[in-house]
Amino acid sequence: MAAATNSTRQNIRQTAERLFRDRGYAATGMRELAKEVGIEAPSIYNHYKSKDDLLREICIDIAGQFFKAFEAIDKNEKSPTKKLRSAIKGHIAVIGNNLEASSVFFHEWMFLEEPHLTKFKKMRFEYEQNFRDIIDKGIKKGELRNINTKLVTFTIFSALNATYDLYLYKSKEKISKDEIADGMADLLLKGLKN
Amino acid sequence: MAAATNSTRQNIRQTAERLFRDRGYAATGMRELAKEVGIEAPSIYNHYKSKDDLLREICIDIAGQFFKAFEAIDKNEKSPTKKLRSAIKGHIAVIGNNLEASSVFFHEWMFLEEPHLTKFKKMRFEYEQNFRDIIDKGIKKGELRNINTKLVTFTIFSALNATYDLYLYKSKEKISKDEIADGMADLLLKGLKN
DNA sequence: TTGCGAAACAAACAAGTGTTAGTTAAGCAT
DNA sequence: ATGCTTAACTAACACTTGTTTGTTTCGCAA
Repeated sequence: MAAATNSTRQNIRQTAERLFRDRGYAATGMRELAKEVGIEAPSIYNHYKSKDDLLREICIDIAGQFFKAFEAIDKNEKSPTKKLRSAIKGHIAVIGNNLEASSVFFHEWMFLEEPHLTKFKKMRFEYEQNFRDIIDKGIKKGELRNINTKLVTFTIFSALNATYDLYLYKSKEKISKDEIADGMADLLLKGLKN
Repeated sequence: MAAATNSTRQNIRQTAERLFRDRGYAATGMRELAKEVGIEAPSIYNHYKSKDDLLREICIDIAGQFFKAFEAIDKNEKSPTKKLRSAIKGHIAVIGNNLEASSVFFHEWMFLEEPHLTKFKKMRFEYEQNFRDIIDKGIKKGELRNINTKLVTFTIFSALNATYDLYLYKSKEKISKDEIADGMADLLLKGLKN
Protein backbone atom coordinates (compact mmCIF):
# COMPACT_ATOMS: atom_id res chain seq x y z
CA MET A 1 0.00 0.00 0.00
CA ALA A 2 1.33 3.39 -0.91
CA ALA A 3 0.85 6.35 1.38
CA ALA A 4 -2.34 8.16 0.55
CA THR A 5 -0.55 11.41 -0.10
CA ASN A 6 1.72 9.94 -2.75
CA SER A 7 0.38 8.98 -6.13
CA THR A 8 1.72 5.82 -7.73
CA ARG A 9 3.54 7.92 -10.28
CA GLN A 10 5.35 9.90 -7.61
CA ASN A 11 6.11 6.69 -5.84
CA ILE A 12 7.71 5.20 -8.93
CA ARG A 13 9.69 8.37 -9.53
CA GLN A 14 11.05 8.57 -5.99
CA THR A 15 11.87 4.89 -5.82
CA ALA A 16 13.64 5.11 -9.16
CA GLU A 17 15.72 8.03 -7.94
CA ARG A 18 16.81 6.00 -4.95
CA LEU A 19 17.55 2.79 -6.83
CA PHE A 20 19.30 4.50 -9.72
CA ARG A 21 21.50 6.26 -7.21
CA ASP A 22 22.22 3.22 -5.05
CA ARG A 23 22.70 0.57 -7.74
CA GLY A 24 23.17 2.55 -10.93
CA TYR A 25 20.74 2.94 -13.82
CA ALA A 26 22.00 -0.01 -15.87
CA ALA A 27 22.06 -2.33 -12.88
CA THR A 28 18.51 -1.50 -11.79
CA GLY A 29 15.80 -3.69 -13.29
CA MET A 30 12.21 -2.74 -13.91
CA ARG A 31 11.03 -5.73 -11.86
CA GLU A 32 13.23 -4.68 -8.97
CA LEU A 33 11.90 -1.15 -9.19
CA ALA A 34 8.32 -2.38 -9.35
CA LYS A 35 8.79 -4.63 -6.37
CA GLU A 36 10.00 -1.77 -4.19
CA VAL A 37 7.04 0.31 -5.27
CA GLY A 38 4.70 -2.55 -4.49
CA ILE A 39 3.36 -3.23 -7.98
CA GLU A 40 4.22 -5.45 -10.93
CA ALA A 41 6.72 -4.34 -13.57
CA PRO A 42 4.30 -3.84 -16.46
CA SER A 43 2.21 -1.46 -14.35
CA ILE A 44 5.05 1.03 -14.50
CA TYR A 45 4.28 1.48 -18.17
CA ASN A 46 0.93 2.95 -17.28
CA HIS A 47 2.87 5.93 -15.92
CA TYR A 48 6.12 6.03 -17.85
CA LYS A 49 6.79 5.28 -21.48
CA SER A 50 10.06 3.49 -20.84
CA LYS A 51 12.96 3.12 -18.45
CA ASP A 52 14.77 5.87 -20.30
CA ASP A 53 11.71 8.06 -19.92
CA LEU A 54 12.09 7.81 -16.16
CA LEU A 55 15.76 8.74 -16.29
CA ARG A 56 14.97 11.62 -18.62
CA GLU A 57 12.35 13.09 -16.33
CA ILE A 58 14.71 12.96 -13.36
CA CYS A 59 17.62 14.54 -15.22
CA ILE A 60 15.62 17.23 -16.96
CA ASP A 61 13.90 18.21 -13.75
CA ILE A 62 17.18 18.74 -11.94
CA ALA A 63 18.66 20.62 -14.89
CA GLY A 64 15.66 22.94 -14.77
CA GLN A 65 16.16 23.57 -11.08
CA PHE A 66 19.78 24.52 -11.61
CA PHE A 67 18.85 27.00 -14.32
CA LYS A 68 16.04 28.48 -12.29
CA ALA A 69 18.26 28.96 -9.25
CA PHE A 70 20.93 30.66 -11.32
CA GLU A 71 18.52 33.01 -13.06
CA ALA A 72 17.16 34.20 -9.75
CA ILE A 73 20.70 35.06 -8.66
CA ASP A 74 21.86 36.53 -11.93
CA LYS A 75 19.08 39.11 -11.99
CA ASN A 76 20.28 40.93 -8.90
CA GLU A 77 23.25 42.96 -10.06
CA LYS A 78 26.22 42.36 -7.84
CA SER A 79 29.97 42.21 -8.06
CA PRO A 80 31.33 39.08 -9.74
CA THR A 81 32.64 37.86 -6.40
CA LYS A 82 29.29 38.21 -4.69
CA LYS A 83 27.51 36.78 -7.68
CA LEU A 84 29.80 33.77 -7.73
CA ARG A 85 29.28 33.17 -4.04
CA SER A 86 25.50 33.28 -4.48
CA ALA A 87 25.65 31.00 -7.50
CA ILE A 88 27.75 28.47 -5.61
CA LYS A 89 25.38 28.50 -2.68
CA GLY A 90 22.37 28.26 -4.97
CA HIS A 91 23.88 25.30 -6.77
CA ILE A 92 24.59 23.50 -3.52
CA ALA A 93 21.07 24.24 -2.31
CA VAL A 94 19.53 22.54 -5.34
CA ILE A 95 21.63 19.47 -4.63
CA GLY A 96 20.74 19.56 -0.94
CA ASN A 97 17.05 19.64 -1.75
CA ASN A 98 17.30 16.78 -4.26
CA LEU A 99 19.88 14.42 -2.85
CA GLU A 100 18.91 11.31 -4.72
CA ALA A 101 17.86 12.91 -7.99
CA SER A 102 20.95 15.06 -8.23
CA SER A 103 23.19 12.07 -7.70
CA VAL A 104 21.42 10.35 -10.60
CA PHE A 105 21.77 13.55 -12.60
CA PHE A 106 25.55 13.57 -12.11
CA HIS A 107 26.29 9.89 -12.58
CA GLU A 108 23.67 8.37 -14.83
CA TRP A 109 23.09 11.02 -17.49
CA MET A 110 25.36 9.04 -19.82
CA PHE A 111 22.59 6.46 -20.20
CA LEU A 112 20.18 8.97 -21.69
CA GLU A 113 19.19 8.04 -25.21
CA GLU A 114 19.28 10.42 -28.12
CA PRO A 115 18.14 13.08 -28.69
CA HIS A 116 17.97 13.73 -24.97
CA LEU A 117 21.65 13.01 -24.43
CA THR A 118 22.73 15.73 -26.84
CA LYS A 119 20.25 18.17 -25.35
CA PHE A 120 21.47 17.36 -21.88
CA LYS A 121 25.11 18.00 -22.76
CA LYS A 122 24.19 21.30 -24.38
CA MET A 123 22.26 22.44 -21.33
CA ARG A 124 25.08 21.52 -19.00
CA PHE A 125 27.61 23.38 -21.12
CA GLU A 126 25.42 26.47 -21.15
CA TYR A 127 24.99 26.34 -17.40
CA GLU A 128 28.70 25.98 -16.76
CA GLN A 129 29.34 28.79 -19.21
CA ASN A 130 27.39 31.08 -16.90
CA PHE A 131 29.90 30.40 -14.16
CA ARG A 132 32.82 30.82 -16.53
CA ASP A 133 31.48 34.22 -17.55
CA ILE A 134 31.28 35.40 -13.97
CA ILE A 135 34.82 34.25 -13.29
CA ASP A 136 36.14 35.94 -16.42
CA LYS A 137 34.46 39.16 -15.41
CA GLY A 138 35.90 38.83 -11.94
CA ILE A 139 39.39 38.47 -13.34
CA LYS A 140 38.87 41.43 -15.67
CA LYS A 141 37.71 43.60 -12.81
CA GLY A 142 40.67 42.52 -10.75
CA GLU A 143 38.57 40.94 -8.03
CA LEU A 144 39.91 37.49 -8.83
CA ARG A 145 43.50 36.57 -9.56
CA ASN A 146 44.38 35.64 -13.09
CA ILE A 147 44.30 31.86 -13.28
CA ASN A 148 43.15 29.36 -15.89
CA THR A 149 39.39 29.85 -16.08
CA LYS A 150 38.78 26.37 -17.39
CA LEU A 151 40.69 24.74 -14.56
CA VAL A 152 38.97 26.88 -11.98
CA THR A 153 35.46 26.28 -13.27
CA PHE A 154 36.24 22.60 -13.42
CA THR A 155 37.51 22.56 -9.85
CA ILE A 156 34.49 24.42 -8.56
CA PHE A 157 31.99 22.10 -10.19
CA SER A 158 33.91 19.03 -9.13
CA ALA A 159 33.67 20.12 -5.53
CA LEU A 160 30.06 21.29 -5.70
CA ASN A 161 28.75 18.31 -7.60
CA ALA A 162 30.04 15.88 -5.02
CA THR A 163 28.31 17.53 -2.07
CA TYR A 164 25.37 15.12 -2.24
CA ASP A 165 27.84 12.61 -0.87
CA LEU A 166 28.47 14.69 2.24
CA TYR A 167 24.93 14.14 3.46
CA LEU A 168 25.43 10.40 3.49
CA TYR A 169 27.85 10.54 6.41
CA LYS A 170 26.14 8.90 9.31
CA SER A 171 28.87 9.70 11.80
CA LYS A 172 28.46 11.92 14.82
CA GLU A 173 30.02 14.94 13.15
CA LYS A 174 27.23 15.71 10.76
CA ILE A 175 27.56 18.86 8.70
CA SER A 176 24.54 21.09 8.14
CA LYS A 177 23.46 22.38 4.76
CA ASP A 178 24.56 25.89 5.65
CA GLU A 179 27.93 24.71 6.88
CA ILE A 180 28.50 22.93 3.60
CA ALA A 181 27.39 25.83 1.43
CA ASP A 182 29.22 28.53 3.40
CA GLY A 183 32.34 26.49 4.08
CA MET A 184 32.80 25.44 0.50
CA ALA A 185 32.06 28.89 -0.88
CA ASP A 186 34.59 30.38 1.54
CA LEU A 187 37.27 27.88 0.69
CA LEU A 188 36.90 28.26 -3.06
CA LEU A 189 36.55 32.03 -3.08
CA LYS A 190 39.52 32.51 -0.81
CA GLY A 191 41.54 30.43 -3.26
CA LEU A 192 40.38 32.62 -6.12
CA LYS A 193 40.61 36.09 -4.67
CA ASN A 194 43.30 38.50 -5.61
CA MET B 1 53.77 -17.83 -16.20
CA ALA B 2 54.07 -17.88 -19.96
CA ALA B 3 55.06 -14.58 -21.48
CA ALA B 4 53.02 -15.16 -24.60
CA THR B 5 49.76 -15.18 -22.63
CA ASN B 6 50.49 -11.79 -21.16
CA SER B 7 49.73 -10.03 -24.37
CA THR B 8 46.14 -11.24 -24.51
CA ARG B 9 45.69 -10.75 -20.81
CA GLN B 10 46.97 -7.20 -20.96
CA ASN B 11 44.78 -6.62 -23.96
CA ILE B 12 41.70 -7.75 -22.07
CA ARG B 13 42.65 -5.62 -19.10
CA GLN B 14 43.21 -2.45 -21.08
CA THR B 15 40.10 -2.91 -23.16
CA ALA B 16 38.07 -3.52 -20.02
CA GLU B 17 39.39 -0.33 -18.48
CA ARG B 18 38.29 1.63 -21.51
CA LEU B 19 34.87 0.01 -21.84
CA PHE B 20 34.09 0.13 -18.11
CA ARG B 21 34.92 3.81 -18.16
CA ASP B 22 33.02 4.67 -21.33
CA ARG B 23 29.89 2.58 -20.81
CA GLY B 24 29.98 1.64 -17.15
CA TYR B 25 30.69 -1.75 -15.61
CA ALA B 26 27.11 -2.98 -15.51
CA ALA B 27 26.40 -1.88 -19.06
CA THR B 28 29.46 -3.57 -20.52
CA GLY B 29 28.94 -7.16 -21.64
CA MET B 30 31.55 -9.88 -21.79
CA ARG B 31 30.76 -10.47 -25.47
CA GLU B 32 31.24 -6.81 -26.22
CA LEU B 33 34.52 -6.80 -24.36
CA ALA B 34 35.69 -9.95 -26.14
CA LYS B 35 34.78 -8.52 -29.52
CA GLU B 36 36.91 -5.44 -28.97
CA VAL B 37 39.80 -7.62 -27.88
CA GLY B 38 39.34 -9.78 -30.96
CA ILE B 39 38.41 -13.06 -29.28
CA GLU B 40 35.26 -14.87 -28.19
CA ALA B 41 33.70 -14.28 -24.78
CA PRO B 42 34.52 -17.66 -23.20
CA SER B 43 38.20 -17.15 -23.97
CA ILE B 44 38.31 -14.35 -21.43
CA TYR B 45 37.83 -16.98 -18.74
CA ASN B 46 41.21 -18.47 -19.61
CA HIS B 47 42.70 -15.28 -18.17
CA TYR B 48 40.20 -13.98 -15.63
CA LYS B 49 38.03 -15.90 -13.24
CA SER B 50 35.01 -13.65 -13.69
CA LYS B 51 33.85 -10.20 -14.70
CA ASP B 52 34.17 -9.09 -11.10
CA ASP B 53 37.73 -10.43 -11.06
CA LEU B 54 38.59 -7.99 -13.83
CA LEU B 55 37.07 -5.06 -11.97
CA ARG B 56 38.85 -6.10 -8.80
CA GLU B 57 42.24 -6.21 -10.44
CA ILE B 58 41.75 -2.74 -11.90
CA CYS B 59 40.56 -1.20 -8.63
CA ILE B 60 43.14 -2.85 -6.39
CA ASP B 61 45.96 -1.89 -8.72
CA ILE B 62 45.01 1.79 -8.63
CA ALA B 63 44.52 1.72 -4.88
CA GLY B 64 48.04 0.34 -4.54
CA GLN B 65 49.44 3.11 -6.68
CA PHE B 66 47.80 5.76 -4.53
CA PHE B 67 49.27 4.27 -1.38
CA LYS B 68 52.71 3.89 -2.91
CA ALA B 69 52.75 7.49 -4.10
CA PHE B 70 51.72 8.76 -0.70
CA GLU B 71 54.30 6.72 1.20
CA ALA B 72 57.09 8.10 -0.95
CA ILE B 73 55.97 11.61 -0.05
CA ASP B 74 55.27 10.99 3.59
CA LYS B 75 58.80 9.76 4.27
CA ASN B 76 60.43 13.09 3.50
CA GLU B 77 59.80 15.26 6.53
CA LYS B 78 58.31 18.53 5.53
CA SER B 79 55.91 21.09 6.86
CA PRO B 80 52.23 20.07 6.66
CA THR B 81 51.69 22.63 3.93
CA LYS B 82 54.50 21.30 1.78
CA LYS B 83 53.50 17.75 2.50
CA LEU B 84 49.91 18.43 1.51
CA ARG B 85 51.02 20.06 -1.71
CA SER B 86 53.19 17.07 -2.58
CA ALA B 87 50.43 14.62 -1.70
CA ILE B 88 47.97 16.49 -3.89
CA LYS B 89 50.37 16.52 -6.80
CA GLY B 90 51.22 12.86 -6.28
CA HIS B 91 47.56 11.94 -6.24
CA ILE B 92 46.91 13.83 -9.45
CA ALA B 93 49.96 12.19 -11.03
CA VAL B 94 48.61 8.70 -10.38
CA ILE B 95 45.35 9.69 -12.05
CA GLY B 96 47.18 11.28 -14.96
CA ASN B 97 49.16 8.10 -15.56
CA ASN B 98 46.09 5.85 -15.35
CA LEU B 99 43.32 7.84 -16.95
CA GLU B 100 40.99 5.01 -17.79
CA ALA B 101 41.68 2.79 -14.80
CA SER B 102 41.34 5.62 -12.31
CA SER B 103 38.00 6.61 -13.76
CA VAL B 104 36.83 3.03 -13.27
CA PHE B 105 38.27 3.12 -9.78
CA PHE B 106 36.23 6.18 -8.86
CA HIS B 107 32.93 5.29 -10.50
CA GLU B 108 32.60 1.52 -10.66
CA TRP B 109 33.99 0.34 -7.33
CA MET B 110 30.41 -0.01 -6.06
CA PHE B 111 30.03 -3.11 -8.25
CA LEU B 112 32.79 -4.97 -6.43
CA GLU B 113 31.51 -8.10 -4.75
CA GLU B 114 32.22 -9.00 -1.17
CA PRO B 115 34.64 -9.34 0.45
CA HIS B 116 36.49 -7.02 -1.91
CA LEU B 117 33.96 -4.24 -1.52
CA THR B 118 34.51 -4.01 2.21
CA LYS B 119 38.27 -4.16 1.79
CA PHE B 120 38.12 -1.44 -0.83
CA LYS B 121 36.14 0.90 1.42
CA LYS B 122 38.54 0.33 4.26
CA MET B 123 41.56 1.10 2.10
CA ARG B 124 39.99 4.27 0.78
CA PHE B 125 39.14 5.45 4.27
CA GLU B 126 42.69 4.81 5.44
CA TYR B 127 44.10 6.70 2.49
CA GLU B 128 41.86 9.69 3.03
CA GLN B 129 42.71 9.61 6.72
CA ASN B 130 46.31 10.30 5.77
CA PHE B 131 45.24 13.55 4.19
CA ARG B 132 43.02 14.41 7.14
CA ASP B 133 45.96 13.92 9.48
CA ILE B 134 48.15 16.29 7.51
CA ILE B 135 45.43 18.93 7.50
CA ASP B 136 44.85 18.55 11.23
CA LYS B 137 48.55 18.97 11.88
CA GLY B 138 48.61 22.02 9.62
CA ILE B 139 45.80 23.62 11.60
CA LYS B 140 47.49 22.79 14.89
CA LYS B 141 50.74 24.35 13.73
CA GLY B 142 48.88 27.42 12.55
CA GLU B 143 49.85 26.98 8.94
CA LEU B 144 46.28 26.38 7.89
CA ARG B 145 43.24 28.28 9.06
CA ASN B 146 40.86 26.51 11.34
CA ILE B 147 38.06 25.10 9.21
CA ASN B 148 36.05 21.91 9.21
CA THR B 149 38.57 19.19 8.40
CA LYS B 150 35.96 16.85 7.07
CA LEU B 151 34.56 19.41 4.67
CA VAL B 152 38.02 20.38 3.52
CA THR B 153 39.22 16.84 2.92
CA PHE B 154 36.03 16.14 1.08
CA THR B 155 36.43 19.20 -1.12
CA ILE B 156 40.02 18.37 -1.95
CA PHE B 157 39.25 14.81 -2.99
CA SER B 158 36.22 15.86 -4.97
CA ALA B 159 38.39 18.19 -7.00
CA LEU B 160 41.32 15.83 -7.38
CA ASN B 161 39.28 12.76 -8.23
CA ALA B 162 37.59 14.47 -11.11
CA THR B 163 40.79 15.50 -12.86
CA TYR B 164 40.73 12.48 -15.16
CA ASP B 165 37.88 14.30 -16.85
CA LEU B 166 40.07 17.30 -17.64
CA TYR B 167 42.17 15.26 -20.03
CA LEU B 168 39.16 14.43 -22.14
CA TYR B 169 38.79 18.00 -23.37
CA LYS B 170 39.57 17.97 -27.03
CA SER B 171 39.34 21.70 -27.46
CA LYS B 172 42.20 23.94 -28.44
CA GLU B 173 42.95 25.07 -24.92
CA LYS B 174 44.40 21.84 -23.64
CA ILE B 175 45.83 21.86 -20.13
CA SER B 176 49.06 20.03 -19.40
CA LYS B 177 49.52 17.63 -16.51
CA ASP B 178 51.73 20.10 -14.68
CA GLU B 179 49.26 22.92 -15.18
CA ILE B 180 46.52 20.79 -13.67
CA ALA B 181 48.59 19.62 -10.71
CA ASP B 182 50.13 23.01 -9.92
CA GLY B 183 47.01 25.04 -10.61
CA MET B 184 44.77 22.89 -8.49
CA ALA B 185 47.27 22.63 -5.64
CA ASP B 186 47.68 26.42 -5.66
CA LEU B 187 43.95 27.05 -5.66
CA LEU B 188 43.21 24.65 -2.83
CA LEU B 189 46.17 25.59 -0.66
CA LYS B 190 45.51 29.29 -1.04
CA GLY B 191 41.99 28.63 0.16
CA LEU B 192 43.33 26.79 3.16
CA LYS B 193 46.23 28.93 4.28
CA ASN B 194 46.08 31.13 7.30
C1' DT C 1 57.67 -38.20 -31.92
C1' DT C 2 54.99 -38.02 -28.06
C1' DG C 3 52.69 -35.75 -24.60
C1' DC C 4 51.27 -31.84 -22.00
C1' DG C 5 49.43 -27.52 -20.94
C1' DA C 6 47.75 -23.13 -22.57
C1' DA C 7 44.34 -20.88 -24.96
C1' DA C 8 41.21 -20.61 -28.39
C1' DC C 9 36.55 -22.14 -30.01
C1' DA C 10 31.21 -23.31 -30.64
C1' DA C 11 27.21 -24.59 -28.18
C1' DA C 12 24.45 -24.24 -24.55
C1' DC C 13 22.42 -23.07 -19.85
C1' DA C 14 19.76 -20.80 -16.49
C1' DA C 15 18.43 -16.51 -15.27
C1' DG C 16 17.31 -11.98 -16.23
C1' DT C 17 16.40 -7.90 -19.60
C1' DG C 18 12.93 -4.19 -21.19
C1' DT C 19 8.69 -4.30 -23.05
C1' DT C 20 3.98 -5.66 -25.26
C1' DA C 21 -0.54 -7.98 -25.43
C1' DG C 22 -4.60 -9.06 -23.58
C1' DT C 23 -7.50 -8.98 -19.73
C1' DT C 24 -9.81 -7.50 -15.55
C1' DA C 25 -11.40 -4.71 -11.70
C1' DA C 26 -12.60 -0.21 -9.78
C1' DG C 27 -14.13 4.69 -9.98
C1' DC C 28 -16.76 8.14 -12.14
C1' DA C 29 -19.82 10.99 -15.26
C1' DT C 30 -23.82 10.60 -17.95
C1' DA D 1 -27.26 0.97 -15.04
C1' DT D 2 -24.05 2.27 -18.97
C1' DG D 3 -19.98 3.18 -20.98
C1' DC D 4 -15.35 5.22 -20.52
C1' DT D 5 -11.02 5.75 -18.42
C1' DT D 6 -7.42 4.43 -15.49
C1' DA D 7 -4.42 1.33 -13.65
C1' DA D 8 -3.61 -2.93 -12.06
C1' DC D 9 -2.70 -7.86 -13.34
C1' DT D 10 -0.77 -12.48 -15.78
C1' DA D 11 1.61 -14.35 -19.55
C1' DA D 12 4.72 -14.08 -22.84
C1' DC D 13 8.17 -12.41 -26.38
C1' DA D 14 12.60 -11.74 -28.12
C1' DC D 15 17.02 -10.95 -26.51
C1' DT D 16 20.88 -10.53 -23.59
C1' DT D 17 23.35 -11.69 -19.38
C1' DG D 18 27.63 -14.10 -17.15
C1' DT D 19 29.35 -18.41 -17.23
C1' DT D 20 30.26 -23.70 -18.02
C1' DT D 21 31.14 -27.68 -20.78
C1' DG D 22 33.45 -30.16 -23.99
C1' DT D 23 36.43 -30.00 -27.76
C1' DT D 24 40.11 -28.56 -30.75
C1' DT D 25 44.33 -26.38 -31.97
C1' DC D 26 48.98 -25.11 -31.27
C1' DG D 27 53.66 -24.51 -29.47
C1' DC D 28 57.04 -26.32 -26.58
C1' DA D 29 59.57 -29.85 -23.48
C1' DA D 30 60.96 -34.53 -23.00
